[in-house]
Amino acid sequence: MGSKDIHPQDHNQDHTNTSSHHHVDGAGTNDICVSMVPIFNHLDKEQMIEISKLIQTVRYKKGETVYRAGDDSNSLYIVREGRIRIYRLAESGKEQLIRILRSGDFAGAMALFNETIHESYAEAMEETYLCILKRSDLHSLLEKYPAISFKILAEFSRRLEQAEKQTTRFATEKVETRIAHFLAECIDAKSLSQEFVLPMSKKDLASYLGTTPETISRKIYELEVLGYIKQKEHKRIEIVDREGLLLI
Amino acid sequence: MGSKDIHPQDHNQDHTNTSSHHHVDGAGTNDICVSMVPIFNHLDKEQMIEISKLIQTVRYKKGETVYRAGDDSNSLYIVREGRIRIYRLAESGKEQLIRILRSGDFAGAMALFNETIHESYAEAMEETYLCILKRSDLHSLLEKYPAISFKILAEFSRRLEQAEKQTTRFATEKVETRIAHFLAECIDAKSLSQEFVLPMSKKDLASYLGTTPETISRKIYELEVLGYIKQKEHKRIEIVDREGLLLI
DNA sequence: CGACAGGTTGACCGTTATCAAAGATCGTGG
DNA sequence: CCACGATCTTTGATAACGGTCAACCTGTCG
Repeated sequence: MGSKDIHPQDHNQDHTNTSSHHHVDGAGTNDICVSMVPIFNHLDKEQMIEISKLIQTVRYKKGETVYRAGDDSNSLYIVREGRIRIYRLAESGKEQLIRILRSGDFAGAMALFNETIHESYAEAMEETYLCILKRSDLHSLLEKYPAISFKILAEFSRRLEQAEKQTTRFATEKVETRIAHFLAECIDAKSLSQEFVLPMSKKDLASYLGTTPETISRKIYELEVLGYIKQKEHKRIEIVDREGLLLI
Repeated sequence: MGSKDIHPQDHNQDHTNTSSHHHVDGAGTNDICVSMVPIFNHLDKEQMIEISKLIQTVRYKKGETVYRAGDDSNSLYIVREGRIRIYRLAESGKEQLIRILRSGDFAGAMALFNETIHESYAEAMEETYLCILKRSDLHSLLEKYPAISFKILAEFSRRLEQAEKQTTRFATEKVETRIAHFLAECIDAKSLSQEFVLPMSKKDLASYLGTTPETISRKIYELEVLGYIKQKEHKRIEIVDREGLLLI
């Protein structure tokens, strides 16, 4: 398996010595990364250090591919710093943005447990540092510390709920509604300020919401005209009437 | 709705003494059920019997609700016999069919690991026998036999891939394509025969594919005119040109 | 036998994708 | 640090896709 050796399209297979990937450091600071990750944060200091010794941190430059559909899955990737775009290509060739990973998020686990290949693409959106844990090491950890399995189960459950909810939205709501809800949910927690910066380009947002950049542009303009939001400079948006947005 | 009686809020908490649920039997035949379930099928005979003692089998009549959105999640439901519709309601009130459970499938696990409420509805499509495993018992089992966690992780991974794929289809493909692919995939494995019976009503299919019964009807007719398929009596469909369908 | 849910068909129109072109912004290399 | 090209964004015109409403048909079940 391993994207290690032979590969027809052999991008980034060996993370340790491709010119563009300089291996960042040993276990020295990896425990910082480990402690950030929800699936490990119940462990004690000793255990975290143990885990951090199994981890390699690798730097990806903006635009670099971490893995792509068809690659064998052999590692768990945890974001220490930076952002990773996870997207899929439909049969039709159209791309759909699935999720954006930030510090503490992980990817690559799905294919790991099924011993199968990736079905999505992962690409660095900016300079990003990934903590990489090999499949075999992860399996040993799970056997040694079963509580980690519970954490991953919880995370998978969360994502599954999320994915089903997303599917239902695509299936039953129109584009305008999806956009309105997306915007409203951008200020959910930190509701102090009614302003926020779009977490991605409008092109990506279109891909995420299953529509086109043109429609995003038009609908956001409409929402502004209707008084629900206000567009400021550089992707800043002020939510004027959150309740209203949620009723669309 | 629950064809049950009282229940303003407290439906199906106690499966053993609601009038409409007659509790089927003790551990006697539950091991049959246990052995059917992929997440348990690596265990040995002894262990299966142990598990089957924790299980209660409950009978649901056609149309009965097993759980609904908002209910606390406190059990894992495994289908021994029959079919269960899992669906969601969008904010707009529209219903979307998520999945149909058959013998050996399970539901209710997602909310279990997050200690949260259900977000979907489960309803018997016909007379159905469910094996019910309480949350606390499941947790004990997972601690005692960590390998079960791996099985569930694998199952969750599979579903997550599936859910993301589904989302991508909704986001990027048009209704006609979704229908064509759905039909083509109905004969994937058992490809000996080119004929199959639709696994659900066209109304449900519409809900599953995020469209309306009218559109389903029209598009299937179009596919027939174009020579890709042939409709026979009572939901039987013959695939004439599977390759062609997949290219739509 | 009648009632009711599911299925089909037709007419209509709203939403959103598409194509095109111009304007804004970003990143890069000189 | 500026200038250039590439990419993102906006705007307009157009049309297709598919949802909705209404009527009718069909089969099923009590």
